[in-house]
Amino acid sequence: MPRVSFKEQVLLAREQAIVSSVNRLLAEKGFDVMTVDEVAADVGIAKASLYKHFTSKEALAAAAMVRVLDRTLAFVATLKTLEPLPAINQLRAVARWTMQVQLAGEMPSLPSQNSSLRAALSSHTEYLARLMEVSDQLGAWIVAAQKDGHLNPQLPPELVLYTLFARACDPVLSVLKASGNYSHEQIIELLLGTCFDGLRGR
Amino acid sequence: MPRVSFKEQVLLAREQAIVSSVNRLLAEKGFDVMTVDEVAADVGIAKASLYKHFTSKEALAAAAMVRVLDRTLAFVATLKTLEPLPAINQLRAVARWTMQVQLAGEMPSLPSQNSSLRAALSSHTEYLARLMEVSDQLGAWIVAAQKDGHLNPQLPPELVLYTLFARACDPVLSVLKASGNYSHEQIIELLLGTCFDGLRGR
DNA sequence: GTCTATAAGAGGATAGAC
DNA sequence: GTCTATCCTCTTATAGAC
Repeated sequence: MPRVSFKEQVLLAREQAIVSSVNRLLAEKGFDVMTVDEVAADVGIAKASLYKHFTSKEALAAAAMVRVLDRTLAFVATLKTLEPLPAINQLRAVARWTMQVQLAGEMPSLPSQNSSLRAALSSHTEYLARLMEVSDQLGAWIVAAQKDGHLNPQLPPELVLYTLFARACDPVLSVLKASGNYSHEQIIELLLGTCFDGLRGR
Repeated sequence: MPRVSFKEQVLLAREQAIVSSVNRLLAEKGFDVMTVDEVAADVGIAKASLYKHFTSKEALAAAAMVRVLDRTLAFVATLKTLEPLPAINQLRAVARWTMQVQLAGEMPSLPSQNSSLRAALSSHTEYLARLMEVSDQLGAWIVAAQKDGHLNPQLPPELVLYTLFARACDPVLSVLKASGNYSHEQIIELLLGTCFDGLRGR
């Protein structure tokens, strides 16, 4: 176990602060509208210093995406250490958690259309590895839930997977939040209902 | 009925060509990535000429949004002239139509996050009027379908409305399209199923 | 109303001193 | 590694001739 010097700890802490700012700004405005100047101002350092830690704006965003995927994997891991629930409940728990993250303004949302970020991420090995890991974990639960009859077995598992991913950045959630007519918990229950009823079929 | 001169017709045709280009580019790359230079090049006129027709990039996008809402209203109107179907079928028909438009690459998608476009649209009366008109039409069908028991009557109608709006720009659709594993018709049937099963509840 | 040319400014990225 | 100052490209928007 290599010792981590004090200086390295300070550096890591700073990088975490940067990623936190990027994460929040990505959730708030999206990649295309977010500017590197804003990030620097939010962190409280000079823009040039940012570029000592991350080589480009895309690298900044990728770091935020990697961190949110790591958070997701950590949550999945804790779910598996608890007493084993039926797969459908595990999936519901993950979906609920992603919605909570989104309501907290901590879910960095990717541009669904073309953007320089898509290209950068598609060759970012750390990002891709985590994305595949999450997909594998959820994919196993999806197949199990279909076998249990809790999810419609006629649906392609990839459709279920993409649908769950999409719920993590569902614009319906932010619209309902903006309306001010519902508590966060009510919003989550409503969307969990429509989402999983739709995937269960009849 | 005022006569429309030949010159005016040419002008209108040109404006329609501009809106068509904007519409396609918005669907392809989104507002933030689309540039006015691209629009001008795509239409085949100088950028300065564009600004004689539309006063800003936001106005260009707003025109595209107005047109797609007009197309929607026209489709809704034809639905109402045909023999009256149950409200749930009318809603399904509208949802199916919006997905077809999206698959055809003709659905201009708004940035869900903050953007100069959101601000511009929120004070664009022509856009707002049409948006309200569409909401009213769909809202009536939603309430009727809930009364018929075809939609879960416990769901707030606005949730149903936003959910249908969101299906018109669902990223799941484009991901399934990109996978190449399904025909357009299969994709639409899959998503119509998960969407309306979810809204019907159990 | 169409064009060429250009203003005006934002934003990503870097130079170079400390 | 942090800063100030700057570069340079891209993008929105307009001036002015025809």
